[in-house]
Amino acid sequence: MTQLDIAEVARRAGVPASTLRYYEEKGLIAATGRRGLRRQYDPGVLERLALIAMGRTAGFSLDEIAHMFAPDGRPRIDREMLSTKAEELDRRIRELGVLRDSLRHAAACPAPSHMECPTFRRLLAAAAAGAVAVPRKRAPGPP
Amino acid sequence: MTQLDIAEVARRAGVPASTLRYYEEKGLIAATGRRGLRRQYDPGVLERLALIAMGRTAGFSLDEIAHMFAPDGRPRIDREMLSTKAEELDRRIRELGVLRDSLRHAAACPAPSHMECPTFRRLLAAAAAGAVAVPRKRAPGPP
DNA sequence: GCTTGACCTCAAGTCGACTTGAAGTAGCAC
DNA sequence: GTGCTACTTCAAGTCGACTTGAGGTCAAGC
Repeated sequence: MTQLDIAEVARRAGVPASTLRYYEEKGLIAATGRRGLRRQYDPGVLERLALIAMGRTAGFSLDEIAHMFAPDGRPRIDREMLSTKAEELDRRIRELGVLRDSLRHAAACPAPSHMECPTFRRLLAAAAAGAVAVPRKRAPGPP
Repeated sequence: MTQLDIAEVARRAGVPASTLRYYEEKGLIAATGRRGLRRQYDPGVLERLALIAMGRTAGFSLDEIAHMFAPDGRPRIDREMLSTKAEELDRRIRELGVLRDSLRHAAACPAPSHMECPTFRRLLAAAAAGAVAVPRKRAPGPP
């Protein structure tokens, strides 16, 4: 039997066991059985967790990700949705690129105050015009 | 008097009035006075809101942004912090770039199931290895 | 056979950035 | 002076993805 203990899965996937239980509750993963109380998993769960991590990074919610699995557990990913998400990502990437360049400029800018730098002011105008979207904070990483 | 009514500021900045009140509570902006009960703002608040929006997009929290203003209200932005954030953004951008390309590939991939596509599996392995970070959801945009 | 410690369940708490709701008020048009 | 309406305050609620805590259980090692 090649079953993995929850602790082993947690270790290998780099997530806390509480997260695995939470994912199970959400229907994202499933234990194949128990040894005593303890969940046992098929090694395939690691691939699935990777898929989940990827989806999260791409900006999908857990609920959306849950819909990407067919009832039999195989991925059922709508190609059109992927394209859409790819375009979204692309927009976001360009946005962040502009912002990064601006930050770099501001960091190097010799103007005594950032408000006196034309480049900075131009960026600000762009931001005011709604050229930039508002993302949220990152999840807390491992401590 | 060139004072702006809160509704006007909300309209021009593209944020709800409740957000302006919230920002005031957090010390991010300040009304210059009241007309009756209603807050009046100096037009400069728009620039400040743009700065806040920019900071949010760059991934700063409101508290962090609050520290970027000197007591006199002028921006006081640590250049080193800007560089640091620029590098962070850069990393994130590259990460998202890889992900975008992978999504595009997966969308175009002829394999019957994504799991049978070598490229997809390779990406998955990278994700599993922790090559990707987990971002959070976006703020709700304008409806 | 008894302890130990890692797991279990379930409810509740956390975090950040707002939003919502109830109850009140003031400027403006009439 | 009356009403309308858009504002006001303050407390509480929301959302997603988890985490935490209390109290319970069980396989394994001694």
